[in-house]
Amino acid sequence: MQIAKKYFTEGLIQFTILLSLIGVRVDVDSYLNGYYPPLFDVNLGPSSAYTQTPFHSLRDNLDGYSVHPKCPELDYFFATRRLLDEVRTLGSPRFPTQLNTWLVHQVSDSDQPDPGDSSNGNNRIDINLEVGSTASNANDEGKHLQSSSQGERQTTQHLAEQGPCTSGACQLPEEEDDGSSGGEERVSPSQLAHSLSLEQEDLLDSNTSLSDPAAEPHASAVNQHWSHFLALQIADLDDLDSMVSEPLSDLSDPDITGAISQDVSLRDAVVGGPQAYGRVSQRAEARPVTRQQPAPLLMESTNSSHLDSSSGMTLDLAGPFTSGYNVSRNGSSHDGMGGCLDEAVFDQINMLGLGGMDAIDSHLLNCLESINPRLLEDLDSDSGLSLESGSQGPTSPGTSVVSSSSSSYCEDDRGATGYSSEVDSINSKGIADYSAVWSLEDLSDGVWHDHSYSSQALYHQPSPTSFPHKGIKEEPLSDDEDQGLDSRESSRDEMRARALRIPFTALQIVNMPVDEFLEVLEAHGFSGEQVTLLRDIRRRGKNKLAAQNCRKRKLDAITGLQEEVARLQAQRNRLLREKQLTAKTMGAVGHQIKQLSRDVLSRLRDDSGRPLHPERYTLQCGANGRVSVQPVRRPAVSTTAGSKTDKRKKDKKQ
DNA sequence: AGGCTGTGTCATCAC
DNA sequence: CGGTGATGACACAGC
Repeated sequence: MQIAKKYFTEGLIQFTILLSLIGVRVDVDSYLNGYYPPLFDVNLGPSSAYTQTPFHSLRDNLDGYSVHPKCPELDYFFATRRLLDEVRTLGSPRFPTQLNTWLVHQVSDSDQPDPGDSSNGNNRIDINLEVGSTASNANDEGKHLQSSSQGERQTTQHLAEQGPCTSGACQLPEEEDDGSSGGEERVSPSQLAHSLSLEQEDLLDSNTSLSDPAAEPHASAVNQHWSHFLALQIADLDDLDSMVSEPLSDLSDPDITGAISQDVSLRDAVVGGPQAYGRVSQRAEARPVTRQQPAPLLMESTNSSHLDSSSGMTLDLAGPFTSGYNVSRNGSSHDGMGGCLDEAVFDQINMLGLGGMDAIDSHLLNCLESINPRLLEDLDSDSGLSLESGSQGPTSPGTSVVSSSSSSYCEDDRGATGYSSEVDSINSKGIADYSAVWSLEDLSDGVWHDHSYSSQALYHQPSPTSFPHKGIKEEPLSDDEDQGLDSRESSRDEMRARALRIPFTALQIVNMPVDEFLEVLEAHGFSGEQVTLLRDIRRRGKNKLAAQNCRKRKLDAITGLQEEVARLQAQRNRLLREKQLTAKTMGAVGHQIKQLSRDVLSRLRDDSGRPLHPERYTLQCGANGRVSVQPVRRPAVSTTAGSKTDKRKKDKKQ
């Protein structure tokens, strides 16, 4: 059993090294003490491997999130904000630990603790300790980061020392004692986190089974070994502190502090900077860097370590971090500084419990992208219905734009698919009786197949040059389906209008503002039937657009609800797993305490020198930490007595 | 032939 | 009070 314990301990050390390398805190002190299995890390909350998965999966995505092509409504935006706040208020309950993070890697004895020369040091053992970090709430982000930044720093530095993991590339670091450099296998962070979480569970199971009292002597030996081991490496730890603090002190740029306290920066990044996510990998080339002055830190903090290195964003964006202290980028040790902040940011983000940030981010980013000022300048807010509407802007098909008016959608690609091609059908039929009014430009409108009522240019500026979106609008018209449907559907009102010799297209009737429409009704001296038809055409056209908008909103709402359901289900599963692990932990701890109590009581003697019977005495731990031996109150006797007294009381009452 | 989906239209309500 | 947007309900066409 002791041999098994030894092998298990060694395996645990190696496993913990891996966990430390990816920033997962593992408590080994309790395990090494021999009585408490290393199960507390499962309750570290969002910082555990479980909650790293969502964010890493975000980084796995090139776009940084699963793009939802439709723009959500503003209330959904606020709903996501509310959900985010709720998640934040959940906090991250923790058990107090003494050794939250430790890292071991060998550095050559001959090497000096030079941070810049860590690339060739592989024989010394450095320990990183995070003592007393018992932050129990995500609101203590700043303090916790301050206390844990060293651990993150060293972890990231070590990541940087792994060579291929420069700038925090998302690769599983190879084991130190392995020595084989050929085993570099790209593992996605989400998979890694998931596998590690599973390994944690397995570890818990195995450790629970191995917590045999017979192995306690060996555990105490291991404890001594580790105590000696840690004591020997305190000096190295101090070196590490100085080594890290120097570059950090050089980073006097206020942006650094802003990046460290990224609890707010994250929000800003989400709300104010859609480029701060993975999308920057695609947009960075198109957007000038000068537009993103505050962005680099955010971008670096969210992308640098785990973005695909092919994007090249890491090196560019880590400038503010690395420029201050990075002497040699090839050394990679200083790159770990940017990476360490990066990892800290990741840790903070994960502590926020942003498991559902993918959905939130996608909607927020869609919203923000839609509120792009340039687009707002191009697009009118009136659902593309009014004459002021310039909704033919070169927006991609399927793009929804949040408008400033009550009608929050502007569909330039599918709006009112009935009338434009009607003109085409007119042309084919050779009906051009109103050539004076239905000019060639009007006919050309049909050629462009503008499926939108919102094309004000059709009405105001019939010149072909006034349709910059002509090419874009061609695409939806290439659909034979729509064309046929449009021709049939639109011909109804158009033919009625022609029959009544109304010199306007339905498109014009619908798009002209109400004042102008009233002027037209008055100026042309239409008959009652014509006026009725004009009003009907206008009403039906607008209602058609409204119906399309309404349906699209409905689809958006359904999609958003489905995403929220999926997110909540994932959250529920995660919480259930954590609950199970917590119960398992509590059971193991209770078992250990019981064994410990028996062991202690068996060694104690009463006044007459006889050993205390474990069944008759128990250990009570007071609030001041003092442990006292108290006799066990016999529940059976007390209950029977209590039942008797209760009966007596009842009898007295009766 | 029947179900599903997309679209247009009408009626109604609210602003 | 009229115009307009939003939306449920219905009809119809296409698959």
